[in-house]
Amino acid sequence: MLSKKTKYGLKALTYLAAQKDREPVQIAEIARHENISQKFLESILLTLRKNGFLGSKKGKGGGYYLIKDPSEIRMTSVMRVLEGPIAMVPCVSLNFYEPCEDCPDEAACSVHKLMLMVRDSALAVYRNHTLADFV
Amino acid sequence: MLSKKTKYGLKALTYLAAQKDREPVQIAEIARHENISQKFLESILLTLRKNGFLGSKKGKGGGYYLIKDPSEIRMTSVMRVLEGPIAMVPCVSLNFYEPCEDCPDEAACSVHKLMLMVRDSALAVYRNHTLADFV
DNA sequence: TATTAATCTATTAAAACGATAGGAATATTA
DNA sequence: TAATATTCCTATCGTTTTAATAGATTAATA
Repeated sequence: MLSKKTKYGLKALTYLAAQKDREPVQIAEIARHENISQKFLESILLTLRKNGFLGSKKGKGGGYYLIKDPSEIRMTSVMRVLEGPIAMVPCVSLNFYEPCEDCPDEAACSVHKLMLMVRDSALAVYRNHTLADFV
Repeated sequence: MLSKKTKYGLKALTYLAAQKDREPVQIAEIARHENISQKFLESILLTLRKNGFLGSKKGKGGGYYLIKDPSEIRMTSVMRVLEGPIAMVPCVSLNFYEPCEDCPDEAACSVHKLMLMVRDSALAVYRNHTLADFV
């Protein structure tokens, strides 16, 4: 299952990408518009900022804004930051690889073989789409 | 993340599919061979039996055995039984569809659009592979 | 200085996960 | 028929993750 964190984060990014300009938008406005718990959204936007997707401004007239062009924001990076590894098992993960300690032979493991194909197919989707495709 | 239930279940199915004949194999043997907690594996094999993948026999010489040819067992059905919906959000699920109550317009929702593509790509992999591909 | 809005830290409630325990039911063998 | 082997069933438990909430702090603006 996709976590609500990812779901909300993606919706927020899309909302920001749909703005005419890159002026700050308040958390409250995004939360209201997208039916998201404001406090929860706060923490999500924070991690998006810390990972280089968003800029922020405090005080009156403050808020969050996209720091890059939507067409520069690949779904791969969005998913990795919000949801974590794209692979469903660590032994087929590109960015978070870990061997299974219970599995003597990766190449012979059915789980490994299947999940490798699934990872590749998901990766193809994420790589081929940016935020711009969803505004 | 793939659940251990699915991981173990798929390994067990593969182990059974690799048998020369379709004689019953004991839980203990599968557990030992695949490094799986026997008690946990018990419950997994039970659900696989209840869902028409396996047959079982009690008492001495008993165990579990495949009830169909490995080439007849699609990964779609294995995944749905063990892991649940293939879609990452209910609003793009074929077999477990549910609308999001927070989302006024599915067709306009970025999460919906992205996850629809991801589901299709995963589905393509699962549909095109059977247990026979992993023995 | 007052107000606004992001930032940070901590806590909590509920759900899911992975595993374990113990006995009941059933089939085989002697 | 008795003993043994094995699946079957139910219940429980501890841990982790998830989603959300609360409250105090910091920074920018007017």
